[in-house]
This record gives sequence, structure tokens and C-alpha cells, in this order.
Amino acid sequence: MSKMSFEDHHQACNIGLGLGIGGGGGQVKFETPREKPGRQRNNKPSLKFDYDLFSSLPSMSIQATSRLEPSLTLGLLSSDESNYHQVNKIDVNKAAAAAACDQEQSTDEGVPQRQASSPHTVLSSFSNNASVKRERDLGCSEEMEVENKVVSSRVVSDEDEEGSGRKKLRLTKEQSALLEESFKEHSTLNPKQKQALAKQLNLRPRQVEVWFQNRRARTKLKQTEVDCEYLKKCCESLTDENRRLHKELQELKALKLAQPLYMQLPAATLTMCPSCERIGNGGVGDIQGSAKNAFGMAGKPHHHFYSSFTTTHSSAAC
DNA sequence: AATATTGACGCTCTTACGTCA
DNA sequence: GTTGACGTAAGAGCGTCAATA
Repeated sequence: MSKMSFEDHHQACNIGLGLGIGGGGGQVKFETPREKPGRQRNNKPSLKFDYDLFSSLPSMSIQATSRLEPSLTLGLLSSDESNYHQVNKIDVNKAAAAAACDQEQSTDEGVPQRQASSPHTVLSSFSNNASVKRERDLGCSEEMEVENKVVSSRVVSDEDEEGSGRKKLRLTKEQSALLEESFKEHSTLNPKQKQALAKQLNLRPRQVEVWFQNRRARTKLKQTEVDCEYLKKCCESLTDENRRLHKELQELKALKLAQPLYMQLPAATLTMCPSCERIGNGGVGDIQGSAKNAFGMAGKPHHHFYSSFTTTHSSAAC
């Protein structure tokens, strides 16, 4: 594993992740600002990230937070989210403004998306499911309204519409592309943007909402996998380091039992650390320095200690 | 001012369908 | 033609937050 500092990786991946390593305890806090009902929501999940990664090397705990994947207690701040507040490049916002006007004329959130002339009108995947409970958008009644004559992006016959059970909608490439583009701009939509996008795509707002929801989930899952891999490598690295330090400690203990170290070594092999003015021999000697700091970490991290994340060389190296 | 309620929203898990090898 | 894996749209339930009573 090439050694990459934790912060490097953090920046490279543009994520934040907190680990509880030993008793140190990284902490990750999500803060999701909420808006008033009917207000503009900018739910950019912000992440407070602090870690005390090396407070105790030998043990490392990874907390699972999900039942599905080996996810970790970590927070993600994707680059997509980081530019959430950017202005839409695509005309979602423009359309939002238009939609706002539309909405003022008609408070119905419904999308007039069933025009016969539409190039790709859409099949409602649950248009025949009377038991569908849509407590959210239902309130705006637009959902019910648009259940009617819907044609899939893939051509759907009448019997498809008549059939029982939900039919799976497949979005067209154009629809997907526009949604993707919009997602790059902002991973969440406010109601007006949702409305505008839905109008633009000839989809129901609920469909746009679901697409964004699923898209966020997919992004998170992907990122979690990446993070998991990284943490596995970190764990392996720390395990190796731990093993090595244990071995070193055993050797040092054995030496100590025999004789004071400096009495064993030829004077020529002894060196003095310029900053701490302790005796070391460059490889196995600095008992007080390396072993104490690597395992004890009682005080402020000493310069003898080199994290496995940031360097490859031994903690005994001074 | 403190508390309970309510509505909106996002997240997670799950289901069902379409596609492809 | 069948089957299983996979991707994904959508349903359901839950938690959180802010507004309101």
C-alpha cells in the first residue's frame, strides 16, 4: 500500500470519514439544515469531521451502521454536494422560475406532462395500483391527476396499462442524462426545481424525487465501498505496524533484561537525537522514544512516532 | 417558556420489474 | 425458452426538523 496521508486521501476523495480507533474516537456529525415547510430547502448534508486517529494504534474499531453493506461510521461529502449552491447550468432554475409562475397560476403541483404531442411521455409505474399510498405529493393532487394516460418512454401498449401490478418505468437516455446533469449541480432538489425538472422531463415530480433519492443512495453506496477498501488497507497497515512494534518491544524487553542498552552497544553505534537528546542507535535502540510513544501515547505525540499513514519507516527511526 | 402535534422531507430497506448473459 | 444476476424505479417505514397550537 502506498502510503497516503489520511488527509490526502480525504482531500482526494473529497470525503470525510471518522474512525474510532482504540479509545481515541473519531467523530462524525451530520448536520442537515432543515427548512420551513414551503420554504426553499438546501439540505446539503454538512459534515463536521475530526479525528484523533493515532491516539491508540493497537486497536481499531470499525462500526457498522448499515445492515446491507459493511459500511462504516463515516460521513460523505461528495463533490457533487460541495457545489450544491452553484447556480444551475441546466435550465432547471430557469424552468423553476417558469414553474413558479405556473404555480402561481395554478397551485396544483401537477405537471402537464401528458400532452399527446410529447416526444416521451411516461408510463406511471403504479398507475393501476389503487392502493398506492402517496402521502406526500398526493396532497397536491397532481399525482392522481397524472396517473391517467401515460405512455412509457419505451412504447407501451394499452394492455400494459390495463395490466395489474406495477410496470417498470425505464427512463430514456435523454431523461437520464438531464437528471444526471441536474444531480451534478445539486444532489437534492427544492420543490420548485423538482417541479421544473419534472416538467422538463415529462415526469411526475414524485418520479424525479424518487430518482434523486435512488441516485443519492447509489452515490453513497459507491463511496462507502471506496471508503471501505481504504479502511481495510489502513487496518492492514496498522495491524502490520502493531505486529512489528510488538516484536520490537519484545526484543527490547529481552535486551533490557540482559543489560542496559548502552552498555551493550559499541560506542560508535550510539547516536544522540538532536532534538530530544536521547540516546538511540537508529534501528532498535530507542526504547524510551519509540516504544513508549507508539504504544503509550500518553502525552503529546513525539517526533519519534511516525504514523503508518504518513510514513513508511519505523517508529524507532529518529 | 416548555411541550405536544403536525407536516415536509430525506434516508434506508425492500420489492418488483426489465435487461442481459 | 429458461434462469439467475444485476440495475433500478418505486413503496413503506422511520427519524429529524421546524412551525404551530
